[in-house]
Amino acid sequence: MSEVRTRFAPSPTGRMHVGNLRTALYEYLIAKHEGGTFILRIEDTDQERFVEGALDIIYRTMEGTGLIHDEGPDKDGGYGPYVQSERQAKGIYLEYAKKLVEKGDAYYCFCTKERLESLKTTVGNMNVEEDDGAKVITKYDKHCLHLSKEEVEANLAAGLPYVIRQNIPTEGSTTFHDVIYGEITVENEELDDMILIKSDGYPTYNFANVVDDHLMKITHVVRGNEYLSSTPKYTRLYEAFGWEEPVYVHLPLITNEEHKKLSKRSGHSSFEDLLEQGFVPEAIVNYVALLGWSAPDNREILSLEELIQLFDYNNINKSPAVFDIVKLRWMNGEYIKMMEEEKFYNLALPYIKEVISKDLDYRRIAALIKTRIETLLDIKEKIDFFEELPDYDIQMYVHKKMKTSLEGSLEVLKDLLPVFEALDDYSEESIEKVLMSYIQEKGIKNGQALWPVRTAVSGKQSTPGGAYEIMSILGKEESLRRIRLAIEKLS
RNA sequence: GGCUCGUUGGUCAAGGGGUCAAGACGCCGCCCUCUCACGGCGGAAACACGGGUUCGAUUCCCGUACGAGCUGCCA
Repeated sequence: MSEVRTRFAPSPTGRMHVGNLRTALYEYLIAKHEGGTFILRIEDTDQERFVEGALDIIYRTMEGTGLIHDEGPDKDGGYGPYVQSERQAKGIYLEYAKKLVEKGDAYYCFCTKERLESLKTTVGNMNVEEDDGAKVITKYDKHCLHLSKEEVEANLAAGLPYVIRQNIPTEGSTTFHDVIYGEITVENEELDDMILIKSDGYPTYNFANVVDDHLMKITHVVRGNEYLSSTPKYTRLYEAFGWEEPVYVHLPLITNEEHKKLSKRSGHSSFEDLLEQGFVPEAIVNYVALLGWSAPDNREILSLEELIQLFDYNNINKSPAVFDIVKLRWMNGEYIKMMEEEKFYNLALPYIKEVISKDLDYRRIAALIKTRIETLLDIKEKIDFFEELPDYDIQMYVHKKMKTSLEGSLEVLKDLLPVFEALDDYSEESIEKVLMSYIQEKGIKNGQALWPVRTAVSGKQSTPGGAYEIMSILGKEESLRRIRLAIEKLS
């Protein structure tokens, strides 16, 4: 069996859509599972959609996710160039299109936009305003197929703009095989004579894809399910060239909560969106891997290495998957919990500094929140009380389960104030010792003392860490200030 | 409209002629506990519908419904 070669072929048009990311992931996994080669190819044949800086986004995303390519624009593996505009400049696509023209499987077309427009027919109910009503359908009528060789030559010599179209038979049918969806047959009559070479000389995606995949010896073509219906055209192209078709792996769509194709509107449709929302790359990759595939042993938290080992494209699901941000949040939380202290500290630091300007022990704060957040953006609201004591309601001191009351709380704080004033060692252990001996002495429940103290120093119903941790981080001066303030409020 | 694909709890998702139809997220409850988390235990919750085939269909076949994708000189 020959070496497995897969390629990820994004267009540099902006952020990396999670659908594309999953495609890249699966391509990577398929190659790596077999010890094959993973290639990055840039499909920039649409000059109008090209976005400045998009190429950088692609490189950054690949690196950030760990999907490292073996060949690409920056890593020549002998099949370059890996950028389609560069390949176009070398005349590769036109050369192959001409081969097809010679064989009669493609032809020059000089039809104007106006003529094409006149071909459009409207189907359905014109009175229906919504989009499910009138639909414009166009099927090219092969008008230019019937131009004589001389007419074509004359038009070309005259410099008339032209495209090259695929010549699809009007009869018969075309069948291809997909690993996931099985055998699919389409009547040729349904297939349009798609454009291979555009009037600006660039190839269309469809054509460039077939040519490059063949030239780069791609063995497995992995792509979104939205290409399923155009695949028969590819098959005809391969057939016309006499090339062997790759293995097709069409992936189920990733949708939003409304079961529609995930779009920018959702707010979390791209890898970069997710990073901005405080997700970590490992979690994103892991989650996305599970959209359409599951491990045989049912495990869900899987590293890239484990994915490589376990991934089998034969187990990919057919049905579309909803992108569930809630589950991603959970998984992200799992990754944060697993993370080494130092790594998490470095990730969290910028978020901590965003809310805390005081000179506090950021490391201890980071340690406190590590098990309590799902995304890095959760940090802010968890720790804001360190910076500034919120203006809280004294009813917070009344807690049924803790058996605390306003009076009781006041008493506890009044008792404890001089003790804390006298205390110099504000380590957690020291504070704990002081509090526990007070509790013992008074013969009350832990909560009856700890709840008021924690409330006094935090001003919040819930906090990461308890009274000891918070006081210790806050330090003597600030802790005392907050306790005195509490006494004032309660008196 | 036409073509193509899909349909197991709210979501992801195993299973694939005979199962009490896994597991995960979320939700609810309990335990742990100075709060919140973490962790532990438990619970509610699904085979779209109608016909076949069969001793027996969630599983196979055909329809229907619903959903989605495509129908660009976009990819």
